[in-house]
Amino acid sequence: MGDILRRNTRQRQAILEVLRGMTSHPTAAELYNAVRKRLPRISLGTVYRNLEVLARLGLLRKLEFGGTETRFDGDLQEHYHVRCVECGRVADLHDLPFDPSDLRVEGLGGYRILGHHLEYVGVCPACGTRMRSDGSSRSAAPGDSADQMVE
Amino acid sequence: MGDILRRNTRQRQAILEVLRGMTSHPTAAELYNAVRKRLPRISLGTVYRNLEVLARLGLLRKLEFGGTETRFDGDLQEHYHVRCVECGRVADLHDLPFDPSDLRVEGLGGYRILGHHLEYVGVCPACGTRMRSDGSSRSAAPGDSADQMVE
DNA sequence: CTAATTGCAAATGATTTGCAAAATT
DNA sequence: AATTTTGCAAATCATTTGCAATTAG
Repeated sequence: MGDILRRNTRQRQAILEVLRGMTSHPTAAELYNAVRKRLPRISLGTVYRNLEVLARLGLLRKLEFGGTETRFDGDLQEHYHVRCVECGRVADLHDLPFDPSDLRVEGLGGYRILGHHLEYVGVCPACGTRMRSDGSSRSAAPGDSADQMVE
Repeated sequence: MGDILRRNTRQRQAILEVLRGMTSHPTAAELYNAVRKRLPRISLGTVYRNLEVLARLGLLRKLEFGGTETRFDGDLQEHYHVRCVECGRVADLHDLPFDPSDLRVEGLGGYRILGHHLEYVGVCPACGTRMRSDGSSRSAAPGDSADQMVE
């Protein structure tokens, strides 16, 4: 909390680049293994720390839905996901019928749709009143290149 | 997996009843503390095991969204939620504007809406092909009373 | 030079599990 | 009587954190 400037480390760059090169919405561990091919001495802790920072900077997205592990997405465009209850894999849904109860999604990618989750995120009245003193906001410049890493 | 019959234990009944009496979408630990007032010797493990069973039977709903802890909901009616990013509390949204990008939800309960998560859940083509041999389906008779506990 | 960041290892925190005893059908 | 379920404790798993050494700016 209360973060100020960020530095452009090799590991941070690598993590973001590798994530962007993947379409699989990897978990932290999966990403760790992928990045390790480029930076063999990177630690899992560093991956976690950077994923957190990069998410705060808005340079990637955390997918904290079903399943136990958090998954990460380097695609910043607004889009939704389908998660397979069997294998846990997550796929993209770019063309979404906006009525979530409309299961026409059937067709999309051949998934057998079982249901959906829709959750709004916000600040409740009680918390909204309390002074906001931490950095719990989102948003960031998609004009990235991971250069101006300022929060 | 491969579950057959379920028994009606005092702890299972208590857990479901207590959950139904709460509107706060408790975590397993919170529910544990609440149930403990009625059954002081119940264990946290038992609470977890029963929450799992009851969810499988469709007698309650698991809310596995943001945040680290899974929350539980005894309300089986289709409805959505708002989660406060500050305190983690989850509130109900019964009257939902169906276009999730429509932030008119503003008003609802005085939340300051920051965004939303929408995820479809289903079975991917690959998994759909493989023979289905486990009990990974949902659905159940809302005509409950937790009597006919058969899977 | 200074503060942010890393690697490593140990610490957490939520959830799961093995097992013998207790309870349900 | 046969099985499921429980309580307890130990085990897992993902994620976090303390700290001294390293590195970016």
